[in-house]
Amino acid sequence: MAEKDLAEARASAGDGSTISAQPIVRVSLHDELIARLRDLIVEGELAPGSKVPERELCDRFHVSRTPLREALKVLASEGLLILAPNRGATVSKLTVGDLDEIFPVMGALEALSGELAAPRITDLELAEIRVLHQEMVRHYERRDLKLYFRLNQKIHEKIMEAAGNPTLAQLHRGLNGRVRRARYLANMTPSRWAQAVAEHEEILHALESRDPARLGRVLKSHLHNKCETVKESLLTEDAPARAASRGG
Amino acid sequence: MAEKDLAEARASAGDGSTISAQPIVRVSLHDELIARLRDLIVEGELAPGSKVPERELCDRFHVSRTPLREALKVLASEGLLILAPNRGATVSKLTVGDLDEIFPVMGALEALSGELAAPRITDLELAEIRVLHQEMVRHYERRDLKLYFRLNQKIHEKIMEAAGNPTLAQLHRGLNGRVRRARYLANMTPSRWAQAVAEHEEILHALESRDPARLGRVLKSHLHNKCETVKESLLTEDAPARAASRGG
DNA sequence: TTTATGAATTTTGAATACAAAATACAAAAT
DNA sequence: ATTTTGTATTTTGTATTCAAAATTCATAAA
Repeated sequence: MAEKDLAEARASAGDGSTISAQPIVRVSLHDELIARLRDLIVEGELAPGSKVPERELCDRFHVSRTPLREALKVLASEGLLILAPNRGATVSKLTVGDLDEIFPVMGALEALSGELAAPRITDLELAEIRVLHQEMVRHYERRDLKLYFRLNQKIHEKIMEAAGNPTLAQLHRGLNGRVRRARYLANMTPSRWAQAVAEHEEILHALESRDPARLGRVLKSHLHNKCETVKESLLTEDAPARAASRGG
Repeated sequence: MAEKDLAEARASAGDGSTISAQPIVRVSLHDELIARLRDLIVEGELAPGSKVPERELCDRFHVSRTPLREALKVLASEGLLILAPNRGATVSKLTVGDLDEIFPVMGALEALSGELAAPRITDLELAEIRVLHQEMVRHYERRDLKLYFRLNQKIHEKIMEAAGNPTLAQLHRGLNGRVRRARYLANMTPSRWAQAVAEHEEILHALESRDPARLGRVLKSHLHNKCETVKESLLTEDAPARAASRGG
């Protein structure tokens, strides 16, 4: 997927397969590049702490340095990269300190998403989340971390969507991008995992009761616990090879 | 200030006046450019809705298009500019809807800053804020909006600083940058202004009591009120000329 | 008079070029 | 053998160039 040519993406930007009155969606080269690079970082192909190989990426995406560097600047402003003057970009790696910074902020943002979503959410949206939740629980019962994680993220996205605040969603996405990998790599102990699932039940109940304060509170404490899990995992991880091997 | 040459800034980046073991601070051209452009936008020299004159800015800053465009990309990712493919950048203008999006998020962030700052703030920091507060009140008594506004912002910055969470501060700064101009232009009615000052008294008390929940609550409602003020002002403003004339 | 049409100009996006800085590496000195 | 020094190579930052798209403006048609 990631090794597909960007030039193609540019060419097929206006998807001619459907004739409609919808405004033509033109994906600019930048946005596409930024998204691609972000994926590379989140998925760990560009490892935390490693230098970003400018030339290599230019070759890979068949793009010159100019647009690539523009993308790097943007990703740096998001905190995903560190730009050292005259010595290029490196993928920023998360310390425990970073987690202690980021998670409380995400907690505040998610709490707000809950407060906004609770009174606004439609029955349809709620039903969708219920389905996602049940599916997630099934993955939990099979101990399929990867699928569990995916559904988990989807549920939080749905709540965020129901909040109807794109600015909020964007900031949350930005922070989530920074911790996502660490989150995924965090090895949940059985009790932690069970707790997380229980919290998700609680989130669902709070949504169903459409109680803003309650939903906000639950989401915040859910994230707080997640933070603890990730931190523990990061601290224990003297053997990063083990965790990295899971990253496929 | 803004018309100073960027080349100078670059040349004097390494301040040789003090001999110390501190790492040499090198202000990269980009960061400088981004900051400069941001100022231009916030200060209204680049008016909301207007096109960004690329060539002109290149001349002004004695910089080629490449670094300028990199800066534009970053500012666009912050929401200060809108990039339309093949037709350049325009300064994004705030709608009432935008305010309704941004202020609640800022409220959540400021509330968090209060919760974090309350238990952490040192006596020194508190004393500094007290001084700023008193100065602000004096400006209020003289009805000097400009200086009042400046001190007001400074107080909130100080609280944010005391929170000790750079990530939080950065997000807040980003949003604040987007609404700052509208905030400044908002014409405070006498009663609104009095209310704002009263709220600031309350903020100071909450800080002194070092009560996280209380401080968070107060900051949030303070911002909520501010949002209402700005919205009213934006709605009333069918004659934008009047407001613009104040922008000096 | 107003509305199309089409060339000239400007603006934009991206590639290339080039100078400055950093890095790597080999040779010399301790 | 280890450190230092000087040079070659690579990388980085910025300017310039070039093609494509958009805009402007003048002309012609309704």
